[in-house]
Amino acid sequence: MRKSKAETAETRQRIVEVAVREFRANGIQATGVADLMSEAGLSHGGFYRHFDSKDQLVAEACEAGLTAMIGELEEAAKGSEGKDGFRAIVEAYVSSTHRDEPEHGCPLAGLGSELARADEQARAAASHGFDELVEVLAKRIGRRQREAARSEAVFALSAMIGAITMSRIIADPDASLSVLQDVRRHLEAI
Amino acid sequence: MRKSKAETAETRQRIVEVAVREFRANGIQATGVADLMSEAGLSHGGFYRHFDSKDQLVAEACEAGLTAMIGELEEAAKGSEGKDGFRAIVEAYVSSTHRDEPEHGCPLAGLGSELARADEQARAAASHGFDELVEVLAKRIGRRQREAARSEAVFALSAMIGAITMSRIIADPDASLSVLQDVRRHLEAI
DNA sequence: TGTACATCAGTGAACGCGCGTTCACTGATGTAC
DNA sequence: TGTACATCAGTGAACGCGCGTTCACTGATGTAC
Repeated sequence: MRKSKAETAETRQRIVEVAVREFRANGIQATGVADLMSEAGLSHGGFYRHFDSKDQLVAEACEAGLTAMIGELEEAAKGSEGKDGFRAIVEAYVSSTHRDEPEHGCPLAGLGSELARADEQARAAASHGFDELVEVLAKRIGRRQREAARSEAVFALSAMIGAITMSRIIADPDASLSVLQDVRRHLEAI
Repeated sequence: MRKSKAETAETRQRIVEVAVREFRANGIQATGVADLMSEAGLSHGGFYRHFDSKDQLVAEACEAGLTAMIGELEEAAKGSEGKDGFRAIVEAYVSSTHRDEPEHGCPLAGLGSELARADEQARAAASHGFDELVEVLAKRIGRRQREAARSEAVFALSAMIGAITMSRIIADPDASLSVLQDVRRHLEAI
């Protein structure tokens, strides 16, 4: 049953893709290795041909999810310069669409408190992704000092992550939407 | 072995207290009913004399944790009027002490992404606590319009929750502290 | 106020279940000659 | 280029373990008379 190198690489990638989706949708702890493998069309035993542990996959999925997020936000800002790009990113991130589709959303918002207790590698991937997201925002904030722009971006991103997290906790549709609108309005006024 | 009504009430309260601490320290899913009971000095079988399910305890612990948080922030603001009270609360919340002691910290920051997937009661408790925290902040924001103050408080609290969550994920001490400082500075400039 | 009985807090074993991980095995792929 | 053998991706059963929950039981507390 040995597969070719190309097939092996495809399988590995498929497992990571499934993991990115399932972890964000249901949480890390609630998603079992067997769930992921069956979602990828495989039996669970083969998992350890590709990964040393579930923790390793968590770290890779975290990195992949953040890379995808960065791409989507860059895409949302495309065509808009400076401040307008910043606003476009805020509108894309702090949106009810993002809130309602955690499986395609930001891992920092979807897995935040679980990542705070994750192992070194997963936290390193999350930290690196955070830095890159800060940069994506900072370069669209018109500040003379680069550090001032980054600082403002850290503030904005913290509010964005907190807003999505809270909007998912709040069951009442009006109250949940209010949080998104309030945070969006204040960020766009920066 | 039946206990008196007073003892029964004390036991129940002790279980909730242990739960508030352990859930915030280790997460909801990672904390077992047996862990909690043994931490409270009991065997696990007796749990269901006090609660219908673990979910019910999660909701009660969430409520208790948020009530405690509100008390601590009011305490931090005591003696400071208006804006100064707001700043005192921000300094207490967005602090390395809060970051390093999740077991005594805000459930929204410590359990955010887990609460987003929790059941109706837990999310209702979290939502209510969020509202109260917003009010704690809003009444210290000098705005003519009550709604404008609340909106600003929602924004501030989102940033505070996001900041503590991220500062716990980031392992590098300097980078972690930077997030807290950046968010604190921008909130105090509001 | 005293007695008889019902209630129920807490114990500890057991339930069924799912978890992450390991393992013997299969057979197609990769490699060395 | 062809052949012989080593490698290893994937399977499916099994490992040990811990989970939330249930249950029969004990004996002190609460209650009804």
